[in-house]
Amino acid sequence: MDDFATRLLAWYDDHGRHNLPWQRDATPYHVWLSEIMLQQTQVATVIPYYERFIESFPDIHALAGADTDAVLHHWSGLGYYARARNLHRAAKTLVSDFAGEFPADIDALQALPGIGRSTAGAILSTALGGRAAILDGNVKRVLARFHAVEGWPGKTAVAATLWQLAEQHTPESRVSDYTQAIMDLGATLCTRSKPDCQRCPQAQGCTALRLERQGEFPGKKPKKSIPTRRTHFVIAYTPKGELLLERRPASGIWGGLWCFPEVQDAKSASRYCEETLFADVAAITELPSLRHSFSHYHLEISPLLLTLSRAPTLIRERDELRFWPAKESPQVGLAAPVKRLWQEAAAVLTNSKKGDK
DNA sequence: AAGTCGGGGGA
DNA sequence: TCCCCAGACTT
Repeated sequence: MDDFATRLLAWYDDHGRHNLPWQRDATPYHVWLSEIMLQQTQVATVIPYYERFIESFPDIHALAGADTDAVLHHWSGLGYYARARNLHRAAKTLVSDFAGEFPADIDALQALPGIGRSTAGAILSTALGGRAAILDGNVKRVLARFHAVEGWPGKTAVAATLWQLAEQHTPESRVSDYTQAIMDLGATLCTRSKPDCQRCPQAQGCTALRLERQGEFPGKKPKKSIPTRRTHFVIAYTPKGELLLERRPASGIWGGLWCFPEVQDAKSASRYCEETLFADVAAITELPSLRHSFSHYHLEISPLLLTLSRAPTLIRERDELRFWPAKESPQVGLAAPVKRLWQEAAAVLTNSKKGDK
């Protein structure tokens, strides 16, 4: 075991995080779920989602047998919904092909959807007693600073260097603790801004600290300007007090989630109701538009509340087009702005109903 | 190698 | 506003 791992483990025993929800009973299922939820997502954000998910799907059999809509419902607001779809697929595979047990093999783990090299390493080392390196955002930052690795980790060559260092430092014993420890170090001391080098167990050997260049590692991602796209949401309200949602295709943004139908402009919103729903529009209310930002573009959403004068009769009960009672948002996958709009629309409708009386 | 895929916290 | 977070997958 090298000095890096020795110092890290000593620090971890006293200062590491030992009470995260998925550490209390670190089964492969718990660790797997947490690792998927934690991809590109901060710990504090994940915790309530994790608790609710485990409560509804306590084990892999419950997850494998669940409806996709129920799984996506529990993921609503967390983002990167392909993670939930892949999680569900992997659960089905694990139950059908592996008797519900996780293979203690890095390649077999990586063959499951949603599990890449780092997540496979985390599951193997943390929950299955194996030895494998991980390389998440925390580890990249710690290693890039300690070894003064120049360049943005998104570059293949930089990532390869970091992976090699990660493998090199991973000890033969206490692998589980080491894996958790290096993530804890990155999350609590070796943070993105204002790292607490005074308390760091690796201060002695850290090259970035010696050069006083902590802020330069890891190298920054080259920034690109992102476009703004505009869309209108059709919020169709029936006399029965229902709102219409449309299931989005499995691929693309908000894949598999339910959303208000999208149209180009206000005129096509009425046409949509007449031609697709075979319904007459009694009133149109423009709700305040909202701006929703993704990593690669901004979306300007203009919501249009269309009150239908009679029930849309000719809609076949299509799987991808359904009405739901406006009272409470449905138990399916809803993107964050859709969930927000649902509540706003429901509030507007409640108030206007009161006003009528 | 570059693009796609969310949403929120922190500065 | 900007950056990035316990990344994986597609093109």
